[in-house]
Amino acid sequence: MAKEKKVEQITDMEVDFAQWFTDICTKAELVDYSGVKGLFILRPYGYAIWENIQSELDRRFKATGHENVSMPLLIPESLLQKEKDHVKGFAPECAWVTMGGSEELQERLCIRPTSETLFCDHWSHIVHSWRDLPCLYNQWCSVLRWEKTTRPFLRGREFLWQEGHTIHTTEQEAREETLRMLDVYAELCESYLAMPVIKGNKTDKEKFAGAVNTYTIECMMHDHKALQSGTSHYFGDGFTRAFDIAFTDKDNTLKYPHQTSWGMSTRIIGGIIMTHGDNNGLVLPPRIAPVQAVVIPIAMHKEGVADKAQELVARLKAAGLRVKGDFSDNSPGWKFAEWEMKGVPLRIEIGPKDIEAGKCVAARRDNGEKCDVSLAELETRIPELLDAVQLGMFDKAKKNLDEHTYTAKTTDEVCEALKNGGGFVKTMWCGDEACELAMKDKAGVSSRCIPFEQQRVGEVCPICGKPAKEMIIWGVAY
RNA sequence: CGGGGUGUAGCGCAGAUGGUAGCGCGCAUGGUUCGGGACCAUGAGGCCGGGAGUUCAAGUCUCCCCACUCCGACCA
Repeated sequence: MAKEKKVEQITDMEVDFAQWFTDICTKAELVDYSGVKGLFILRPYGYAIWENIQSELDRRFKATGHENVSMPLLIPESLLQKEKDHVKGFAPECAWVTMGGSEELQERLCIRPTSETLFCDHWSHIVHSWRDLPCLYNQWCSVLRWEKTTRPFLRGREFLWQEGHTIHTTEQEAREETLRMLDVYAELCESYLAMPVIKGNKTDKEKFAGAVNTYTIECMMHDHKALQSGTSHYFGDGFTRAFDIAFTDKDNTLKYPHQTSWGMSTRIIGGIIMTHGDNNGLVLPPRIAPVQAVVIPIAMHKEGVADKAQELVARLKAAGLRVKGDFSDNSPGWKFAEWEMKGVPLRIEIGPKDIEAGKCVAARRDNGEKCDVSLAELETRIPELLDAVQLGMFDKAKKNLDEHTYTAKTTDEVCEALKNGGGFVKTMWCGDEACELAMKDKAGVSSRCIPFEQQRVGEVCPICGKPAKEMIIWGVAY
């Protein structure tokens, strides 16, 4: 009789969700702790997931006309000071370099928490004419923010990300860019990471320091909390004026370009874990899994088994899949549990009985289903199964999102809806920040976004009772 | 930065009233195994988070640090 729980090392998520998360991060060999709080080591398996996300995103950035650059690590304090809202937002969590060798620096240097100011300073040197625009830049780097409490992937002091920065001749063009890049994130999340998203606008309270508009994609985790999975900002010309990035337009007048920035970080890996993982470990969407299928020989010492398993690995590799064979001397059961913990989407078992029957056994990580696959059809059936896993994972996540999204007309209804297990609540909203704060007070939720897809779920703001402007989504956020 | 928890072998832990460290797993070697975390034998592995103090003697008692972790406030 099969045991219900196969991996002893991982705490059940029902028992302690945070511990479950941390267990997966370490037991699946994604991260290790370093000697400095909030600075994590991405181990090869964890980094490989990031590399796959990175290559998918990079491909899309380039397809939409962007170029990669590399900006300095350090920002002179005077540069950071130039845009007042921006400094106010980031100053509390900046780390500073004050010494060079044994000399104290005449101006202290901030280790970049984000690079808007660096890009703007650079553009002020190189942009003179409408012919120089747009500048469509992106950089892959890490940034540093001195967070108080830290967790692997979800909140590090240093984290890897990409930051796109663009400037355009007109507001319209910049606004289109902002939404275009939000769509890139949304498409990656849904099609590759199997994470359904809600696209929307952040309230003024929640928007990025210095931005005119902040757009977001919000995802729901297993514990029904929200994870902001990507953001895209429209800045207007606030920074470009502050940094004096003036250009001469076609009509020979001096103008300031309109700016955007957008980012996605390794936090998304935390999102993948908390969207798809289960009590046996990580579950990775096939499209970004470093190993899409693992071949496990059964009774490896028996004549021909190891060779046959090697042959399967070679055939699947030749078919373009990311495949690994586990020929270690661990027992098959050990290997099953190990690769489950690491979230490999498909396990392929091949033993003496299979070889005799001209087949192998494929087991899906997402739902545990096993099926026989004829060796003759290997190259067509395995990719089909991977597609099925990918879709199955999305549907499961979508179901979680739908089943824990409620609508409410009063604050009491909001509290009632969140009573067992939390989730997202849609209400109308007057647009007043005071009501946003009051909701946090009364129901313990913050605004996640004002969704692009609006519904009329009432007529008045549930807090103040005044006529409502729009629908907003509330939730507890990571 | 406020509150809680934890630091002893790689990991998980045990070490009464102080006497110079032990168990399980893992690791190494050899052998038997192999369709859901196999077993036997042998072996390696320790500045007991750090620093002061008390004492003939500190993993153990007293102070002070530090790190990790969880819950709040702030953020991707």
